[in-house]
Amino acid sequence: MERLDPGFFGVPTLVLAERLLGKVFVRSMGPEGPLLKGRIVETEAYLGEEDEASHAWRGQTPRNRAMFGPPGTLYIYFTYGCHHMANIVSEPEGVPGAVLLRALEPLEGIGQMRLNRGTEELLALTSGPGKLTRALGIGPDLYGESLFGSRCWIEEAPELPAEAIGTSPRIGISRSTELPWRKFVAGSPHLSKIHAGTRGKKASGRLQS
DNA sequence: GCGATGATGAACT
DNA sequence: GTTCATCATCGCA
Repeated sequence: MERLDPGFFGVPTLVLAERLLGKVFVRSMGPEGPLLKGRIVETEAYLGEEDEASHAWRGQTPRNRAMFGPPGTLYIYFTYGCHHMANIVSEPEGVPGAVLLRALEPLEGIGQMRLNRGTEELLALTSGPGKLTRALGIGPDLYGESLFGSRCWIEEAPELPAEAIGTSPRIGISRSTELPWRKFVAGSPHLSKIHAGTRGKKASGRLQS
């Protein structure tokens, strides 16, 4: 599979949020380490202006400076005392904007992801923004990391048909909650908001009896 | 099965 | 001191 180039990312944030769906996020744990891959099934757009939920809403700060950087870099931040979030910077350099990765479908390196997460449940490995960063070993050291280097990148995948893409308000925010800027692959069992319905059948084999 | 709540750290006012 | 773009666990049904 071919890696996506900078031109793919330097577009309006809402466009990028949709274009990323179906693409494959790849995390390399080093020359000797495993390759961790996941298909992007859920994203959220965070713009600079006119978006009170965005970290860049009030202008640039030391924390959010990556959102103003070149498209195709990672904006990582720590929140709620225990979770890292992974965002992909969009827009031309100098214009703030980023797409939050909310959920992946594990494809490769699943054994390592289970170790990182401390659970066997496949549907719980990367079905949430805090979960996927732990599963892929994404931390502060990747702040500002380019997606065109050797530690992480995104691989091309066939474009999704428009009818496969769902839209809804964003999750877990308290401002600008009416904006429908969450995008997801409709019907995927790996989405983050499956708190309704069969939330994993507690499989017969629980880890560590 | 379900909703409520505590954990826990850093940026920002 | 307050606010979080969250998760896992606890208590109750």
